Amino acid sequence: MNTEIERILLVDDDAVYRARLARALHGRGHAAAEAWDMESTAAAADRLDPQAAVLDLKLPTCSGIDLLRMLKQSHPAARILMLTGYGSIANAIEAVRIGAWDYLTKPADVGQILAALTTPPDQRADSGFDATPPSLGRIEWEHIQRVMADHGGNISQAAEALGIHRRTLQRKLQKFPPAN
Amino acid sequence: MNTEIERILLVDDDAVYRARLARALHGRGHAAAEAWDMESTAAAADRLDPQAAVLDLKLPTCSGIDLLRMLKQSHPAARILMLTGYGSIANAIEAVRIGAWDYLTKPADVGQILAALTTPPDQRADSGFDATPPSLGRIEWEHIQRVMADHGGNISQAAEALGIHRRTLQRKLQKFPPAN
DNA sequence: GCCGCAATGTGGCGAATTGTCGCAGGGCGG
DNA sequence: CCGCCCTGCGACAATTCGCCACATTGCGGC
Repeated sequence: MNTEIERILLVDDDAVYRARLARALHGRGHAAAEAWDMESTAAAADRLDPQAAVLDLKLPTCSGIDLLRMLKQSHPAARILMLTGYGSIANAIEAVRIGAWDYLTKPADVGQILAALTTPPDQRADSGFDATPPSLGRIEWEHIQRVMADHGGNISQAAEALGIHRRTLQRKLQKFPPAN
Repeated sequence: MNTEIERILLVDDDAVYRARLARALHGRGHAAAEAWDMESTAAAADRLDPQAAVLDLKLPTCSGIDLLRMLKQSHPAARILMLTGYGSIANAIEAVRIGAWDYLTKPADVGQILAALTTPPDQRADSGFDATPPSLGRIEWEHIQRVMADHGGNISQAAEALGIHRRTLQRKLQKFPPAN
């Protein structure tokens, strides 16, 4: 039951990603507004009166945390979902403490985002805890994916950020996502 | 100012780690009680009436989340700090939502733990966001440390859990923590 | 169009890392 | 004393990595 979430506010500095999300949300019957900084977010929030928002934590001009505070004040009832490149636990905790609905790491697809927004977090909690220790290869793969996403898929930049040679990154990317 | 936290409850299944923490806390003028499961936690909490607690999330007989709920009910004012091997963001969020004070990943030293307990999280928040993408080597090293801690320092088991050869883990461990 | 620029795909090669086997030594319970 | 498990370490082949080089492609400016 898709509760009553219709109007969603998207805030991300990556116009491409934003637009892709917006299109996907439209396709699923949601109305989406886009924003990229403090001002446009405030304006869009006023206009749309959203029931939910998706905020990128790292924006060029301001912090997603600031936006979260602002939105929490102007639209206390809105479910605000935080998005970030490399999720750090400290960030996630701070966001939730301020009042974020939930917290996801990029790359997050529309399905994940909608699922996170529409179902109460405590129910969704698989309560699968520490359980399985991820393999080394898995950790590496996930981190590579995050950094890649964060650099817009630019291999050269990502390689430099990761501290490895571009050629090596290319070779790593050709391999498969490690099973576990 | 070390606020008014004096009596701290430690819950962890690893007796050695627990004892080490307890000693360190005593040395800093705190009173510590130890527990390792639901019953002993309830008993110790009754006896000590702690102002703070440190809970391991992964216990053999029960979940730290359950303990968190219990303690939150019996001692609502206590600051409860969650500890875990490989911190997953989902777990952290759930814990904080239930009422945990903060959330740290093992291996956490006494300094970190006390700092987390004595200073309000939102102040401590360096508001350092995504900022720097950790290097690949760094990620690997941190994950190795966690898995090692989780397996009680057993190289053979850790290597298997990590999906690498024991010999390789040995060699990796001889290297230094990557600069970044 | 043409040029420079940055990014990508690919090949090759020496250096470094990893997988694997083996062996010796150190606790520990029977 | 004897297995059993974990550990440290040597050796060697297989693999991977770092690095250079070159061709190609897309893009913006002249």
